[in-house]
Amino acid sequence: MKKTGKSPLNEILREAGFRATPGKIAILEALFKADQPLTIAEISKKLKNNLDQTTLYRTIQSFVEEKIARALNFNDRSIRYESLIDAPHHHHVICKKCNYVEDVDICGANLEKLALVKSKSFKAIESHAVELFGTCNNCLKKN
Amino acid sequence: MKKTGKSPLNEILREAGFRATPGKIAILEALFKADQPLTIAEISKKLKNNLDQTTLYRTIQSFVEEKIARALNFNDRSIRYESLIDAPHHHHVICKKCNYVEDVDICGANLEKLALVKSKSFKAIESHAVELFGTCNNCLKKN
DNA sequence: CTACCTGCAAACGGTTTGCATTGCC
DNA sequence: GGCAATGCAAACCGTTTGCAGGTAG
Repeated sequence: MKKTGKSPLNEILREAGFRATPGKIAILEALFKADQPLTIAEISKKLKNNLDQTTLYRTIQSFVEEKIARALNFNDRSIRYESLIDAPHHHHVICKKCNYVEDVDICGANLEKLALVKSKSFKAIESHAVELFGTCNNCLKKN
Repeated sequence: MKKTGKSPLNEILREAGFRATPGKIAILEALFKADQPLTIAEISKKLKNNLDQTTLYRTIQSFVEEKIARALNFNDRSIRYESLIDAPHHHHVICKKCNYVEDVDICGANLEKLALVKSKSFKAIESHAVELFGTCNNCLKKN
């Protein structure tokens, strides 16, 4: 699924099989502009609660299905979503104190090969997720 | 039947500050014997639903707090728990079809160093999680 | 014009809380 | 005997479903 770096959001929506409604554009824009993955509640807040919760849930779900967004969770209960538009493969560093998330351009692909050697039950490994946990500089200062 | 490298389960419970009640022993045993991380529902089933759900939730939570178990989630909605007793550092390969989980003895620690170089907002990274996704040999056969 | 999208209300299900009772140490 | 642990019932809250009306293409 390739996206040019320049298609406006409504075009991206149509390519993904959606109608470019104000609601869908607003949600996609919120995800796209966000500097880190957002929860449903955070998206809702960014849209000033102008959008019905139901619509939000349904839209996000359809975005994930059509792979213009993806769901993430960092070992807490909340699910976060990030835009996949113009998003190269990357992983995340998460602050244990404040939950700040930074994208990092590192890749654990060689771990896939390593795991194939060690694994008894898998001869096919197709993808991987890596999350790193630490304390962000802001929180380090506060202590 | 697995054996702990040191104390029996009731001793481990007491060391962690708990009373060695039948319920707690049963839950810890279920986690310890399981060959893969379990959801609350799966634990409940293994205990033949003899244990109140409330107790189960509260107990698991206390286990996680006292670090004799840990919570995991593999990008779906369900949270899974695994025993930390005699558990060396490891990661997981998850089958995308059937959710089978295998532990793999690989480590992404060097990714932490790599991320420290690339990151703008972190000078401290303390831990990491790696999940690999593939198709298990059983599911490969079925196709 | 029609199929998709939206909003409202209600249902749903996993999880949590309050409280009285039980039982480990 | 004291305090943690348990079970039950009810509350809680994020999420989903059904349906009627609205809107993009």
